[in-house]
Amino acid sequence: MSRAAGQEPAGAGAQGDTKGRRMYRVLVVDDEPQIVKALVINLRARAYEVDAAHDGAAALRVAAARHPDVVVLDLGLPDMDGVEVIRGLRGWTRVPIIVLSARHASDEKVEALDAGADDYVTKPFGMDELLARLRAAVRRATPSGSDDDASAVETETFTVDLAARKVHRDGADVRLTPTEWHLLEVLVRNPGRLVSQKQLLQEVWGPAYGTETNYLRVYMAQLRRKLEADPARPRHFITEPGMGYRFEA
Amino acid sequence: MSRAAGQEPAGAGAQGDTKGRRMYRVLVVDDEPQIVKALVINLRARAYEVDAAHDGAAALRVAAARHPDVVVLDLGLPDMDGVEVIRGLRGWTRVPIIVLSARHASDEKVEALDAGADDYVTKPFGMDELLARLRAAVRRATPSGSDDDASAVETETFTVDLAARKVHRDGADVRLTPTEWHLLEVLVRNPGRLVSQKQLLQEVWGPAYGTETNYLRVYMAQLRRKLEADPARPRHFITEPGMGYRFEA
DNA sequence: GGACACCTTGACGCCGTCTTGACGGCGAAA
DNA sequence: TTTCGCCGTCAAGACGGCGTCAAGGTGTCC
Repeated sequence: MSRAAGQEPAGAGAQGDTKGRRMYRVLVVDDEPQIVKALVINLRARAYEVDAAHDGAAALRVAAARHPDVVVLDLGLPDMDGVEVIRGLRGWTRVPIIVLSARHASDEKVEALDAGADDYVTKPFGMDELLARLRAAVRRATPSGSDDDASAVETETFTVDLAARKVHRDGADVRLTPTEWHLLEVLVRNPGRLVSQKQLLQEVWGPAYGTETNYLRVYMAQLRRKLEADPARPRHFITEPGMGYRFEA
Repeated sequence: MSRAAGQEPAGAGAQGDTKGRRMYRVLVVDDEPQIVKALVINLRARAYEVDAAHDGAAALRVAAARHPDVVVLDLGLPDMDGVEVIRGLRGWTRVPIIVLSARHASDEKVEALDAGADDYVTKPFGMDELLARLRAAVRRATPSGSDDDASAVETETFTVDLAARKVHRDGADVRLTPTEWHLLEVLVRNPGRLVSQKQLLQEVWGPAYGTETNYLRVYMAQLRRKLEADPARPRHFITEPGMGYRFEA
């Protein structure tokens, strides 16, 4: 289990031009190499970051580690039913899922869509159409404008810029590790709301986690040490014993 | 207490109450009467509210007046280009738009999707598939749970925010323990209704419990002490001797 | 190859929460 | 009126969660 969710290239947003629009990350799941190759080439050419998985287990693993913005999923996988992959993803994320399938049968489509898929494209498909559907999926998943409006969260002691992935405090930038960032992001995106321990664990560490509350204790302590004026008496990262944590502006 | 088998209605609504969600409203836009008719019949049969428009101008007018939850839009309209209808809608709303079209051409699909459509279905279409795509569109357009609107329950002395898991009283937040929260939640989700002791015990403490009414006495006292203006003379957490408890707003 | 940053894991003390029992008040039935 | 059942109240003890610290392991960059 020594999987490091932390290998995320924080550089994607750490520096530079992220103000306009960050790169979107696509997870392509298909067992046919030529399809994967074609998709990867086309997506990379359009400035998407692309991860690939060739079976369902890998798909779930990669999704947990990389948190893609959209998933393109072939239903015919060697190790498990594609619908099961959909359910596995939907257990912890609302990431848009576009299903690819050679099956034209109506009930197949209905099953996949009702399991949580967002769109269903039958093979053979036109690349232009798939890309358009992908754009549509990404577009509607992006809250309102780009992140730019909701991106700045301020408190008395620090400010969080979600778009630029920066935390400012006392006139200087605060350095956060990838895991600390992820945790902070989930909390800050739910201001005032209680976020359950399970939800935090699954969002940050992946769907396989849900009971390792010691992780939360360690990382909440780190966040408080770096961001709270008095870490022993937190004003912004509130513990709700037995339930979860809450960010208060 | 076994005589209190009358908890049936409360049992049915315990969790599912807020789920007994409102009807979704669909706007069907098509100039072919038989298509409209087929859609209306099928949608009404599935408990959707349906409005219909037979041209683009009417579509925009009805959408503005009725605020549908999803739009099914035929691209071939007599008075204006369907893509213009999409743009007209997207100028002020993000309502999901499912395009119907007889055109299979890829660039048509791309144009419609990039104009803001959420999905594109070619005629002839299977009704089951269309309904599944419609469910998918409505599902992802619904923020998280429909809790967010029904989540605020107010009384004279305090307010309960179920989504944020917060209780407000006299301008300050009230701290509740997990058990207190759970109990409060079950009661508040059944406003005005009697909730049997057995049901409360099983919801909060688990299905193995059903007779430990002393737990209820202790925790109801805690809740009243924290939330009632006069804990000795409760106005919102009413005891029904021998049967259960009732929350009154 | 070595230094470094980061994630994981375990131990420990403290404090809040849950459980449990006892007691008294109140109302209904005998 | 007496008795019984049910409810509200209180307090004490057990229990588990939380914060904290530090060591071990792994990957990465120079």
